[in-house]
Amino acid sequence: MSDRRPVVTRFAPSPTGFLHIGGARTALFNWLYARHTGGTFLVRIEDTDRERSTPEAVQAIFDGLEWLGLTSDRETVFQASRAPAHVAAVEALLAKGRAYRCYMTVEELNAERETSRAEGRAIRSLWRDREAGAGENRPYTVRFKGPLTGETVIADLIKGDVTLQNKELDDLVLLRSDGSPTYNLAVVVDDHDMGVTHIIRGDDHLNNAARQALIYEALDWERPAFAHLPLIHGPDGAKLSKRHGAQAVGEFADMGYLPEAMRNYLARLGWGHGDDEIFSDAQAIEWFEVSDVGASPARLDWAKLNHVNQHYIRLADDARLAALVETIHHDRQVPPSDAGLARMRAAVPLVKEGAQTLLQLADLTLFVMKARPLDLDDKTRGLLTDETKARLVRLRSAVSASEDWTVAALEPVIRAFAETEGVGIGKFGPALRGVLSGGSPAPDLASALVALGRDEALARIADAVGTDA
RNA sequence: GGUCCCUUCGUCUAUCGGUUAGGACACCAGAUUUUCAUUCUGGGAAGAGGGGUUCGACUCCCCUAGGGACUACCA
Repeated sequence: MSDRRPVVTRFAPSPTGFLHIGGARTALFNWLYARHTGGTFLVRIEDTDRERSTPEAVQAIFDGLEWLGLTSDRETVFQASRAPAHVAAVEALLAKGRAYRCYMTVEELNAERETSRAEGRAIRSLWRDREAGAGENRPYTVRFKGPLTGETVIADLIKGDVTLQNKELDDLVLLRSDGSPTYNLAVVVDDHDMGVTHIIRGDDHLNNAARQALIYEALDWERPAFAHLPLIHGPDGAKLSKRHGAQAVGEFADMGYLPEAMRNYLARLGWGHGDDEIFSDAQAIEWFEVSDVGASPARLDWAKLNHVNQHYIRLADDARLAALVETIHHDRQVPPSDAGLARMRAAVPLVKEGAQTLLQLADLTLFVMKARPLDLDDKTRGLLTDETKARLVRLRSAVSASEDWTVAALEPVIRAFAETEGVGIGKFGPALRGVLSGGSPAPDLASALVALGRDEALARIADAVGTDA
């Protein structure tokens, strides 16, 4: 590996499903490292398995990456399209005597698999040292001719030196009997051709790294640096799966998480910079070092994700939040109206501090979206005794007298009113809130009044107490 | 079965041989409070177990246990 070449990292998912949250973190770390070093971040779609790869999955991965803001610096490479380069590499290996044709049948292979496993050794092909006879025209695969002795050590940036005995490594198939290249060959050729200097990928490839290192060596290619990330587990420590709530980044988007919050949270999972918990992309880029990534698997913690998301919602631009919330209301089929939407936009800054997700922000703005006359909930109806109604009438005129319709102006008016009435705010506050919101969540009284706007607020009170303006 | 990886509060982590083992989230208690929330204050909470090395180990080594990955003509 060289420290001289400009850094090139890559995220190489196989398009057999959505973009997994673990994959998203892998992409993030690749991206952070590329940015940190002023290098290049690439994306490659590993679609050599034509059976399982789908265009929908490719699109889902692109969508996920785009949402996260982690897009390739150059055009995306599709592995399947590079088959000629893969085959050429195999021919070179064949010519060098570092690969051979294997005519074993599936039955023979299965038998060998069983005996080799029983004997505790790697699977071997009997064609390894046998020349194919002239009459041999049965289908064959091309296998890598790996060394039988010695060891291969991977200087992993995260795990440290990992040593594998060569005899444990089987002669992997390079070319299938239909002539198509396999993954382990394709990655090596592609990473080499794309100039990848740092392979940062999931833990599950750690064992493959040794096999791949051997191929680099056989081809006389410079080996890139390896860094194997531990996988993300569910809150219970088991492999992340459907029952943990979500796996796909699209689901996180649907649940109302902001991409910048996801980046911050994901970066913090397995990596840290001292006591810093909340940091900007610029800071993450400045601080990120692959070698600082932890070696042990981390669990997804919803509570912390929520906390981080809440922080970023507070920071987020109100217009952007309002647009996001508008689509949520739309998806929930909340009846839209220009006036309601306008109130919602105005309400966002007033209520956003209490929201951990955009879904919650939608909940918190629902009350302003309602149309008059409101359907009051049972609790509110119960509060509306004649006495309370009369008090609300007086309160209504008190607030309507306020010159400014702002939280700062209305707050003291409400307090003064309670004092004038000789009661605590608790005597009419809940009723007022109910009248204004119809029972939906609402912020403090002054904020609720402001969020609704003068006319709407006064009208809602009038509706409930049966008084005209 | 074999090979490889991992192991600090409930969770994410700091510590890079000498600390009262720090922070964040969560939790508990109290204060504020018109609901929920917010905010503020305080609190409990950890080095898997066992051996070494060392004047001294969370930190280095070994063993055990527990997790995980790989062991495909999948990626």
